[in-house]
Amino acid sequence: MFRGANPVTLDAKGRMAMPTRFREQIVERSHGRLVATVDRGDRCLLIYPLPDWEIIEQKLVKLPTLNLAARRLQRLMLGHAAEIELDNNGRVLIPPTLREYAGLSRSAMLIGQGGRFELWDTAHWNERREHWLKVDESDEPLPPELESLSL
Amino acid sequence: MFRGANPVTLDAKGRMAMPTRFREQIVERSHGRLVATVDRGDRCLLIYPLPDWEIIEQKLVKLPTLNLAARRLQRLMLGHAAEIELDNNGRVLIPPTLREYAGLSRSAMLIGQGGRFELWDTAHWNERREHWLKVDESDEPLPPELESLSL
DNA sequence: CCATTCGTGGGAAAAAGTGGGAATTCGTGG
DNA sequence: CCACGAATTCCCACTTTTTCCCACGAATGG
Repeated sequence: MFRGANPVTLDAKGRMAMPTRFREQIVERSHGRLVATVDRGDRCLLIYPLPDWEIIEQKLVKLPTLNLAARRLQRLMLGHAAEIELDNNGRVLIPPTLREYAGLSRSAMLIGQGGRFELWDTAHWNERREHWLKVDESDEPLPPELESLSL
Repeated sequence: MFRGANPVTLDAKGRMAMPTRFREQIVERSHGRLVATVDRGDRCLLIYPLPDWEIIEQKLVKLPTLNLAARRLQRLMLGHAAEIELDNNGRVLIPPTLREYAGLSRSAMLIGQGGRFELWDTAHWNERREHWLKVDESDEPLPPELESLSL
């Protein structure tokens, strides 16, 4: 399980050092092979261990070809998926296309989200976080499936 | 499985270098033989390994001749299908007719979509992508086959 | 305070992308 | 049917990008 918000830096070549505490787990699960793609909705990247991504991929390719919403999802997620691999120094190279999409500059946030990571530009992450806090402060009623959660 | 968004360039002769990571897979699957045709709906090209295209072709020719929508599909897809082949440098030549259809200039995007590729003019691709992101933001109800997807 | 680990940058070797020229084939017209 | 011109295909070589590796400096923990 990946947890926590980790500040990371992308160097001039677009390489990101994976925090050490995750490395062993990643190597064990997928020999260091990961897949990065875009998040529909927010301008951030999703990073999965390869085996977990492959399950998602199977679901995606099976969607009906003539359905427009399905096609959009395929083009966004499959269409942007890139296999990335831990190098000898425990870094991964984020391809330029994805870096641009998420507006990644030097300073980024790697967010553990259970089975996957999210990668955000730091400024963008802070901005969005403030936004979520505001929304929740405003006492909007929660949808029923959340109302009953016990945290 | 083909995935990812790959920036490619068409040279003055209309040749496109297939990104190396796909070449081995393509040679293995179809000896480097591909088929390009037009996408109904979007101004982009679809590129299939020959064996996979042949299956689609079979389905197309079997469609009822008197059905207008079927007839349209046949004329668009079959009518524009062109066999293209990897040359010694791993490039394919995109025929002028297809280049025009998709508005392909020098800068293009090759999008992996599982069993096939899509080839877009870069500007057009970016424009359409922004559009899809907007549509998805607007919280339209998703069709039932997507509602339950857990990604 | 020292030793070890981790993060970061940069350089060299290899591979991939790109352009252009020559040869061959195809189509056209005499 | 032959000759000419145009277009296509094949091949070679250059340039750029990518990948791999090493080394330095900072941070961490004993």
